[in-house]
Amino acid sequence: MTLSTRYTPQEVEAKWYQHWLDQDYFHSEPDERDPYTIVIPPPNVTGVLHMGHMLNNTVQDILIRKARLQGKNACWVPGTDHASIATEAKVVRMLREQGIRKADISREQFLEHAFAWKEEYGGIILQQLRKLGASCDWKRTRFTMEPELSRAVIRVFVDLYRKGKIYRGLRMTNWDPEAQTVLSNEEVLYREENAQLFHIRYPLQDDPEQGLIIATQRPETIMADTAIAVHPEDERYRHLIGKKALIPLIDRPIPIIADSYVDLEFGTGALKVTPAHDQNDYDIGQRHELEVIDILTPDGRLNEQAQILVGEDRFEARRKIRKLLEASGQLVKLEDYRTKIGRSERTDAVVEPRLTLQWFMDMKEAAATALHAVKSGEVRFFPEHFINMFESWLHEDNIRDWCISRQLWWGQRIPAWYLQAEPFGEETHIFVAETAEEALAQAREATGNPDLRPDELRQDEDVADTWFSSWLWPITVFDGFEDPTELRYYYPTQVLVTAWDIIFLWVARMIMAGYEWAGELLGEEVAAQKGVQPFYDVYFTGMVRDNKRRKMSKSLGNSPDALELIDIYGADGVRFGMLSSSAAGNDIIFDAPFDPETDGILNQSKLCEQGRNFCNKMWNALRLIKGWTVTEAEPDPIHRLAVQWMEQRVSQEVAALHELFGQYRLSEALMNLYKLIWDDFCSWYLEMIKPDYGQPIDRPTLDATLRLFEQLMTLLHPYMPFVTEEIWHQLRERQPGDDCVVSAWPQAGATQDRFLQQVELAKQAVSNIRDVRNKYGLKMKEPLAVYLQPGEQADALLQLAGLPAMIRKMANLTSLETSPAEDLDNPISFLAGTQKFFVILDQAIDVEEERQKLNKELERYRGFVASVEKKLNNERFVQNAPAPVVEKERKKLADGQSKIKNLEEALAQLG
RNA sequence: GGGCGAUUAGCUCAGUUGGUUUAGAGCACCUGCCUUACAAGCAGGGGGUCGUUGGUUCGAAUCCAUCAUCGCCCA
Repeated sequence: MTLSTRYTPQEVEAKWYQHWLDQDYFHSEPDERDPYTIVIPPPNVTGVLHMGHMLNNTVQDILIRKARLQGKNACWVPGTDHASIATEAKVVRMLREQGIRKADISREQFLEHAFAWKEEYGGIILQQLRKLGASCDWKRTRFTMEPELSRAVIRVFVDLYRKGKIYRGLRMTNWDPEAQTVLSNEEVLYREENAQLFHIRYPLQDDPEQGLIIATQRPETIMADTAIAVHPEDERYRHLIGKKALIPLIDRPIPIIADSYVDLEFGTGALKVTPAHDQNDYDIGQRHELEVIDILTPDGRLNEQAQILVGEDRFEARRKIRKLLEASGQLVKLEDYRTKIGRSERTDAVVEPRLTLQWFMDMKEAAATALHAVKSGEVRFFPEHFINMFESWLHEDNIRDWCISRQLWWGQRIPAWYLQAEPFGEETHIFVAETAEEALAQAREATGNPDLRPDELRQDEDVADTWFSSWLWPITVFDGFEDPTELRYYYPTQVLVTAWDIIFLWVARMIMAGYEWAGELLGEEVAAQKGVQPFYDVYFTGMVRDNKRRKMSKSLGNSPDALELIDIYGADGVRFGMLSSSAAGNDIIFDAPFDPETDGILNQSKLCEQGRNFCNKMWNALRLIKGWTVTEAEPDPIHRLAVQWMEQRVSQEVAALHELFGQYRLSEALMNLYKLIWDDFCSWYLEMIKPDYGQPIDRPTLDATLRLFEQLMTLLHPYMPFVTEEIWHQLRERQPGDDCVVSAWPQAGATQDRFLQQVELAKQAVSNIRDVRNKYGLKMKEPLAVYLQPGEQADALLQLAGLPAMIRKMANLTSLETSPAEDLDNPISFLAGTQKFFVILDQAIDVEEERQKLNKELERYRGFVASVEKKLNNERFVQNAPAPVVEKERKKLADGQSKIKNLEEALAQLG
């Protein structure tokens, strides 16, 4: 059979992915093996695959595939979250295009549309993950709005309410007047924008000739002012404290108060206090028991409280009030300035700080628990330094209660009921229950009215924050609240792989949920044995950035098309590219270039190309081996040596990989494998055993080679699953079920350090001889004679079976013997380790160049020896440094001195 | 303004808890090769004193401090 000289991923990848699915390799059921569980960070159901997903999911796939190869019961649970705001916005837009307004349909009708949308368009990203090779257990795919997961949300809400950990309260929240919902802090984007500072004069009530000037960016809110604050030590205003000023235009008197919050430097040093429309002002208002006057409607217009400009939009009102203030002579100055304005991530509307009735979770206790989990090591962070950020977030001085309600329909409706008789915002009774029936029973009891009808209750209109679903993810994907059987097997999950920007939004909250509920769900015995933390380790991936260090995002258009990259380089190539430069936690500067003409990002990557080339390299190694014919002859000594060496190299790397994976140094582990396969296996091992053209190879060596190749494919499989599976099958005829994806991870065998060193030295000698050839323009085809300086080391090398023959073969030598330099005619010398070699050339050598080369090296070693001597002559070093370190320095000195001696001799010989 | 992180070869990054021959990869670059596995390749080579300035130490890219630049988080 013939194989193409190029590896073609496009043909191979789809085939093997389907094969793995057909064999059901990714599906896990509890059994007697150790579990290795990962739950996917659920992408938005509206999401499409981007670079961040590729990195994140490749890392998870590497970990899960390796665990599978090591015989663990590997289970990677995929799924999506319902992303209430993003999805609702999409559905609203879709309906609008169909001529349907959300306001015109019922909640139930809207949800029908939303679910229909989700069925048709949602979860594309899960299909795309298959292209990447993700070995998720697709039969376990979950969605945060499924009935089971929704029931869990309701259940924990009720549970927390009963425990007194959630409450309803009036708070300053980020209000999106366009979407008419509260936003979390994370959903507000702050950017510098141009604004104007209005300097407005407030006359004193007693003496209108006097007054004070405040500076504000929001003149339309002056009607909501309830005080003017100045710094208690501000000499300019001290005499006014306690007096009253009149709000311009409406002439309502407000007190002048002292508060050290006021910044003496900013504006005029006098601050208008508007508790209803600013967080800091609200805080000041609380301290001074000020009235709260809200002058805005939910959609951002002025209401009756404003007294003037009622019904006007807030920005229109700003324009109009400017005219009014100018007319009344109270606008003193208008100055341009830059300030940070918060806008809604979804609608881009300017966010309005607004007091609203929301549901909150008290975070004090939960935060302390989560912090302890991480500081005690029950949850380990990789890299460790993220503990610092985690701590600063969760510290009791910084932690804020979690606003868990959202004014949306797409999500789990808050299970709280109120009496119809009590108007919105003035409820005195709240009934929190898992069902309407229970709520009714509570209401009947509370009101003492057994005839209370269901329609006399109304349920809270809001839904729970999406994170209030996803914080339960490690439990709910196993239906832990319904039947903890599977939870007891799979929980705690092994490792969470996520980007660090949701360390608080998600990671911290999952830990809180784990400690809140896992204990009782698992039962005492299991909990004590395995722990209640949702995961033992957290691996933080970096952000994927463009070459200008900007985070890659859809809105910036600076992200290459993930699927396009897979088409061009193959999934294996892209996986290699993503991983080869991504240490945990460090951001990745992805190397895709920008088109200088259009400024658009190109779907190109040198790193992915390297991955593709690597596939091709292995493919051609396969072609070489498959082209060999077999003889039953005894193996050549070179072959025995080569096999022994390669086996030990693999053993070394298996041990190294174990260490590296233990510390999640995935990128480094990949580079080790790359070098093991490309350099050691292809460039050295295969060249050592390669028969002359047309000649056969002995069976033991071929068998060993196939075995080694197989082991290498297993080791690389987690990183590059497709090409390794393909080669696995090309290497031998396979029985059904004999697939690389489920092969056995190699065990590290014994290694002999001295033997490995000797081969290393021989390889160095070969490289040096090749260098000499290069310098003197000698073709590889012209054989050379090479001699070793006599000595114990030389004898040992020459006596090692197969080693001299290997050097002769790899460097194309006529002979390799010992000889003193004096007996040789015109030798060129070099050092490999501390062993001196001589190359005999037929042509005259360039004495001057040789001398320069030797002198340069001599200089280097003299400097080296001097620095080591300095160390050893320092008594304090010899006394203080640990013995092995001192010993090592002595060895370095001896080696250096012997090298100097060799070099001096060689120089003397040149004459 | 407070905090976190980064700063190592032209580029992208390692450097395992201060002591593997005065720093390693990969890419790019230079030289020579279409040597019947592979030009998506082969053989070889040059290149950095580890952002700045101080300090701790027998010894620092590695610890501390300062400054600078960049990125992010919070206010």
